[in-house]
Amino acid sequence: MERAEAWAAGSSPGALEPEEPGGLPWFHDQVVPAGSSSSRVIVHVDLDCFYAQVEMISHPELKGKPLGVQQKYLVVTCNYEARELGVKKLMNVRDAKEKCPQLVLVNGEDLTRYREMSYKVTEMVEKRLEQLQSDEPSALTVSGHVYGNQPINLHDILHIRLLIGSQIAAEMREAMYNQLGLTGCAGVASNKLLAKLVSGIFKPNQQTLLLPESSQDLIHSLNHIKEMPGIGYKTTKRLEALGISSVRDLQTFSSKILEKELGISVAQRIQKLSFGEDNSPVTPSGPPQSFSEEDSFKKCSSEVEAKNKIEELLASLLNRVCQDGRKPHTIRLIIRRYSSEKHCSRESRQCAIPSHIIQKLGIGNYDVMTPMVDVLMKLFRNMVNVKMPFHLTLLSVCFCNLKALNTAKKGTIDYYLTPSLSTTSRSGKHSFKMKDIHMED
DNA sequence: TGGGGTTAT
DNA sequence: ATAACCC
Repeated sequence: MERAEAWAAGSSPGALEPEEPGGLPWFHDQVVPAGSSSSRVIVHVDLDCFYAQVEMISHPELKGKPLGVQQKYLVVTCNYEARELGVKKLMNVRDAKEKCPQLVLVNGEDLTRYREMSYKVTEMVEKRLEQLQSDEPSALTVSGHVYGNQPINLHDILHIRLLIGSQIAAEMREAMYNQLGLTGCAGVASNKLLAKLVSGIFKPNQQTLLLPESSQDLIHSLNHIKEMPGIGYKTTKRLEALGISSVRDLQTFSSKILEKELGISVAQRIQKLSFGEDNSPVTPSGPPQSFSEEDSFKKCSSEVEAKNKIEELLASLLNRVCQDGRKPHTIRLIIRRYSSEKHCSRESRQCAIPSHIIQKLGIGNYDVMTPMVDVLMKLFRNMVNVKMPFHLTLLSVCFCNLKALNTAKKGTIDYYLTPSLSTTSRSGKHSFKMKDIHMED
């Protein structure tokens, strides 16, 4: 559910990339020079029930009590006191109250404060990372647990590097607690998959190091392929139809047939995952590529009703985009129609935002509302035949195709000097990157 | 199942 | 524009 996560990757010390222009600092992962065969040390940090932690920081009187965060009729996450009393993530409010009558619920539909805390975590991790370069060497002692209690071989350079990773993870968690009051788990391993899997071995607020020799034990400790990150709902169903349910089933299944069934890309990727192999890079997530606001409800069946809801969503979005500083060039409207089926999919329509509206975006926000709503209602009528009865259960507005602040025109010097407008100006130059913090749940 | 996000096709 | 993935 919700949590923030951070990845650090390194193979050799590298210089830090300067910040993005005009925004918060964002992390990037290390780019390994072509041809070098270096192994990686990945630190995966996983905050415990992030929303619930933020609520307990905002309302200290809630500490120690079983606390759930509610969105509509769901308890989307809860603190560990509540978990001990049987509350699960994404549990129905009714079921949760039944299991745990003392459960305290706070509404978590407005993500603003979670988002703010997430930004603080991002900034903190970045500062910590800069400082790391000048840190004193420390004793060669592992921090936290070692998966399977495997002994560390101090003559093995891979062990040593992972061990240092465990110290970095501990420092990160310490800093997060001291500066922001947040606790979390960490996993240290040689790739993202393994680091993520091992981070959950000792919970809450502990960390675990995985040595390469134990990686097969770790992946075979999964009871089902659906527990493998990267294998989601749909893929699990298709694999089950092929008789594949355990990690070993997937390892030993014919590659040829798997490729025919799932396509070469998915097949090869997930079969590698089943062996604990994952060469996917730590990707710079950078500032968000889109902003959206959504609301779900039992029923919306008139155009006026829809317009009111869209206006609300848009107003919040305009505030957020204004704070971000960049300007969206595309707007999208998403709906979910009522259906009795389980997996009701969404439909969307998008269009370019007219340039005269984009220009007004930074300054007066109310001039922008009316023309923007007009655009959105055109998209709405494109999807929904308003002359016929309809029943919607969700509306969402999304701003995307965000471009950096200025209005540089093609052919001008300014155009070529604006990083986001020219094509690949930044690739390959940075030597140290990190995935940013992102919110979940 | 909420209220978000990302990448691939 | 949709479909898959993540939480």
